[in-house]
Amino acid sequence: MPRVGLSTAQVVSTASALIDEVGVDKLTLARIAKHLNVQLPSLYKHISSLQDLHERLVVAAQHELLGTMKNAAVGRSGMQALLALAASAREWGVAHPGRYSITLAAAHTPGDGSEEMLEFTLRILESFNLTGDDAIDAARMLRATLHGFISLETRGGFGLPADVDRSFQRAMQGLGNQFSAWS
Amino acid sequence: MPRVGLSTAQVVSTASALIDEVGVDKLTLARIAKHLNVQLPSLYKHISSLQDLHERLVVAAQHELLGTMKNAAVGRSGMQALLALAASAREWGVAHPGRYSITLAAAHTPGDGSEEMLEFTLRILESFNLTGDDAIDAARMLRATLHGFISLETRGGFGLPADVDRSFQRAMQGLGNQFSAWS
DNA sequence: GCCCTAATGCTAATACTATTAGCTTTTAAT
DNA sequence: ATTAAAAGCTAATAGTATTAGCATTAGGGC
Repeated sequence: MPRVGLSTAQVVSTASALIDEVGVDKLTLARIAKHLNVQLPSLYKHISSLQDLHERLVVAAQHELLGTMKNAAVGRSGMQALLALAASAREWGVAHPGRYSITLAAAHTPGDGSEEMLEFTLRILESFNLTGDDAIDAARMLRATLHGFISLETRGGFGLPADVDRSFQRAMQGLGNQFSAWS
Repeated sequence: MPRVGLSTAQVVSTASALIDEVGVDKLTLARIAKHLNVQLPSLYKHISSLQDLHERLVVAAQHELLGTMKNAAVGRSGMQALLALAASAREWGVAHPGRYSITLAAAHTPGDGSEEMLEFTLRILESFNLTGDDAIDAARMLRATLHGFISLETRGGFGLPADVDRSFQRAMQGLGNQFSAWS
């Protein structure tokens, strides 16, 4: 039996691809194993349990999303940064609905990207001259609006197909205007 | 064996309670059956499958949430209606995290509450003098912000406990202000 | 080049899950 | 009272995650 040379990273990677295809609730070890041409129990040499795999998926997805947003925001500030980061997050979420759906992990697992996300968001808001409690309020509103929009879109919550792009653009523009005038 | 007098409504009801306690992913037919003092296969006399039960749970949760919001908005308009509906939705979501988490169903199942939700939202926005495409954009932004906020809160997305009430109030107030000045 | 060790992938077994079939008993309507 | 439908049961099946134990392979030190 020729050894295939598996690794934890490979298992996480194919699992990530699978949840985008079949949905996170239909991710099964058998499916992953078949994709990797391996027997199911062999996966346990690289992950300790399904929950372990889930946690790894969450952390990976969070960092992918965060990296995408940071990339989009580099070299920009204020409204330009906000619009760029928002568009990139939405684009990534739509392209990877399964991965996106797990970016809000319940428990703070080790390696969690939520603190980094908060720092990043606050940094962006600094360019709106927002600090302290004002910045926290703004960060929460930004994250809520962005996450809510992407969630609704990827889960088919927008019944009418009426120009979702325009609705998104308008929402983010409005958000930025508010931040600019945040007394 | 004394018959216990089960019904579909009872099964859905206890399942609803259970997903708030243990989480929707840990809802199991065995758990429901034990709660109802019944053997597991007996449930199939009232539901046709686990997926069937899930669809019923979604519809029930959607209507509970919608009813709560409508109740809060009755007799109010404009900003007052918005703040009341938003607060009631958040309160219900925090009190019923499992139920809330399924209110965004992927497929439009029969009896779905999403159309009714859209009509309700548009009615509220009429009192902001918003109609047509403007109203659709506003409805999407309202739903996104509200859903995003409740999702983040119920899933522990707000690391800092710094006065979430105030952040919410401020977000909703800002939303209403935008709707009032929506050119 | 060889040997030992650790890691890799396997088969087999276990305890859970949902689901179906078939039976018995109860309920309710005629 | 009789009958027919429905309710709940036990038993069986296929699929799930997980563990134990075995064989083989790969790599490092001599």
